[in-house]
Amino acid sequence: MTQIDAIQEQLIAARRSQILDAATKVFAAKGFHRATIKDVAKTAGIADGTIYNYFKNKTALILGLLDRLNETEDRAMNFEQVNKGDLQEQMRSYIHHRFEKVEAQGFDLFQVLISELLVDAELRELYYQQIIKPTYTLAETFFGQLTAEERIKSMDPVLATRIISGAVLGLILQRLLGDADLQSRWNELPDAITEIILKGLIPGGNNE
Amino acid sequence: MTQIDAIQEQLIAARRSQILDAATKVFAAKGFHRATIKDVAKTAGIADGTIYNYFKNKTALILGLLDRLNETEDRAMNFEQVNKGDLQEQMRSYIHHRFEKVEAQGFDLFQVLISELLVDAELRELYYQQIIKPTYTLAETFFGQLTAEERIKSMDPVLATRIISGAVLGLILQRLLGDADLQSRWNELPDAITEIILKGLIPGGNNE
Amino acid sequence: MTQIDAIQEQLIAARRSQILDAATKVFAAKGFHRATIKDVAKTAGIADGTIYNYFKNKTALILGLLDRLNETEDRAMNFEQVNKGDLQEQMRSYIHHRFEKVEAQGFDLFQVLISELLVDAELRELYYQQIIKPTYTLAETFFGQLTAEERIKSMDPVLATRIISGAVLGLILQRLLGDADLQSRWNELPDAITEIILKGLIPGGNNE
Amino acid sequence: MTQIDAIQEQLIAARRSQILDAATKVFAAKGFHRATIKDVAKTAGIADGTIYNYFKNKTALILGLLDRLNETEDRAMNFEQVNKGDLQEQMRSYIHHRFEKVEAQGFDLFQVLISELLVDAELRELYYQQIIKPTYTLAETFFGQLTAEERIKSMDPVLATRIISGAVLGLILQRLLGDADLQSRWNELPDAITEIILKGLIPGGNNE
DNA sequence: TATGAATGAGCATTCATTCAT
DNA sequence: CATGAATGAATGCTCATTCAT
Repeated sequence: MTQIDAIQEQLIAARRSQILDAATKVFAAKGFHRATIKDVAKTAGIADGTIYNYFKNKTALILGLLDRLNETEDRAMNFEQVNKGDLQEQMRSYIHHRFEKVEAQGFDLFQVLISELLVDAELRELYYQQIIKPTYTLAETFFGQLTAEERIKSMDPVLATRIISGAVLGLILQRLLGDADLQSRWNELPDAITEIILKGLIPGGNNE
Repeated sequence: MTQIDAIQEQLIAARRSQILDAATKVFAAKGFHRATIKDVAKTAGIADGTIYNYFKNKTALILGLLDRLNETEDRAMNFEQVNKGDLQEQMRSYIHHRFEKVEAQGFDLFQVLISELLVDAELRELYYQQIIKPTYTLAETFFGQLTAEERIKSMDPVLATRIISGAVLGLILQRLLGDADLQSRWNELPDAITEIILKGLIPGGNNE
Repeated sequence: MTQIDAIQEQLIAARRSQILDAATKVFAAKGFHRATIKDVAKTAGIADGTIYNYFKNKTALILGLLDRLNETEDRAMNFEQVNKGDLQEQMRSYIHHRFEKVEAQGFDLFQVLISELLVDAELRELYYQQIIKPTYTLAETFFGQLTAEERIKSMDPVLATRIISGAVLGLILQRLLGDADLQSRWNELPDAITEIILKGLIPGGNNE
Repeated sequence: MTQIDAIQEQLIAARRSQILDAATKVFAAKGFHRATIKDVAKTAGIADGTIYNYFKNKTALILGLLDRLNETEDRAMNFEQVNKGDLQEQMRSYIHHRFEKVEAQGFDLFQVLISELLVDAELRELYYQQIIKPTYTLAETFFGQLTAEERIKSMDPVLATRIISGAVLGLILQRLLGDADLQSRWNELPDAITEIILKGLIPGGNNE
């Protein structure tokens, strides 16, 4: 029984995943509202009705995407290791990590999610509580600690968090909005951002 | 004749504006696709059909919003005055300027536009050509010049432009996604960003 | 007063005529239902609303067309002169007369009217009472008389009337349905029909 | 597989037929444009949306009617047997055949089609190419042959075809326009037409 | 479970008609 | 009278959802 149940569960998970993959692709291409369930079903290679065996309704597909994002989100980021290693290396690794995360999930996913989040207050709240808030809290602690140890300038950790997250987010958004340069030179960005954030644009003291 | 025509034109412009205001409000609240023409009409205090006397179809409302944004967009930004005045002041003023622009247009507008841009390739292209590209070109020239004069560190102007625009954009996006702290402390941001961008987080040489 | 009234009436009649001309043109091109009042107004060179000063509603335009047809319809056709002249000449002249009538009114008009008559029972009834019935009655008398005088074969005048009218009507319809040959050789038809109707296709006795 | 596919196909054909039947009825009663999809659906006993599973749009219903007409149209008409049998018998049989065809299809169908053909140039062209032209070509050959063999008077086959087809068509049209006599005495017509066409109205030589 | 035909609520859009100017 | 902007009822069509097979 448990055997069979386990297999069952895996089958269900696989089917859900198959559907969500199709949904991501289709939603990114046409937008959530322009995309039809038929589109998703066709892309997933199944019948329309089958989707409703795995998701309550069309909106639940977006929630499903959010859930998947939530599952793979590792909040670890080893902020604990803050003391070890040098700051620049840590920051670079953090930014790298953020970028990789996004790339691993696929830009498509963010395109879909951000578009819908901007427009659906309920979803936005969910996203905020599940994804953004925990990340922020962690990051604020991190910056707070750095400030306390005077390893970075005295700065409000709340604002610092927003500004740094925002820098990453802003680049993603610009890329999603079609910037060709960002697409072709995406790999150069983590280092460039780290450099600016840590040392600023003004030449002088902070050079290595 | 010209008298009457002029008045006519003003009436038409006023009506269009009235409709676009309503559209912005409604689209921001429910999203472009969930919002109905009836919603917009009701909010504007007119009949459904009247909207079609001023806009070809629902999509044209979004284009109308884009046009309005385009009209009010001042690309001047006095990059020409780059030589005069001190760099920090200029950067602060630039960032301020960007923020004010957004606030003047209303966050609603960006919420609607970004959401739809992410999902409508055609609109995206239009936006890119009309708004983003000219802005980028100007900014790239600006940063190129600063670099040449060694007033800022040697940095690729293309990436610098994206990173700085991205920082602003990322904050707007986080605010649109519901961040309460950003809403309440919005005024502190221009200075904070300027500080980080110019001098970096690491304490030391770049202090005033 | 009477002077002015008379002028008024003429102006009104002229305007009505102008509108009906436009209506005929537009209805023939796009069909009654696909054509809009705006189309008609534009073609007539007036404003939409003006039409409603002369016609109660869109349907009244069709009735107006019918009325005009009715006014110009001369039922005379001098069936009374039946005795004088030779039969063949009379028949040829009758057919000619029918053809000319249609041409004078314009094929457009019939295109519009027939299309709408087929589909609007009320209009059909009106048309039948006002135009068809009187014509039939006259023709039936005519054929009855000819039969009584044994100038034509013994034949039911009701059927004879339908068959001969039908021959003309059928040709008009085929032409309206786009037959290029009928358009280019329209002038040959009256004689050809007369020949067949009077003498038949079989060679022999009825030759001149 | 083929089994199931065949059944599927039959179900689809049946549904299409059911819808077209309803459409014919409704269109004939109210006219194509005044009739709504809801009307057709209700008459067919199905939901509005179902119609769109079988026809692309409302216009496609008319095309569907045309197709059905085209399928059942037998162009055979045994013109080949022209040599055998006597002319009068053949002509009578031809006319009969035409009449039966129309009756089998139902007058409703022609009412709808003719009305819309008169007003839709595209449809008219389609109808001309698919139905009228082939029929004409055949008939012209037929009359050409008869003329060559001197079994009928020397006459242009193109005109002869139009006149004879027109006679039939004209009667149908008059009937559709509400002529009560034609409705009650429809059966007498084939013989009456044949008589006139072959022998003419003038008494004398061509009698049997 | 999977299917996909059927459903019908919902919406963008059109256009005849009205009426203030 | 002429105008044409405003109106809103009417309708074609879409598509999320259901359910019999």
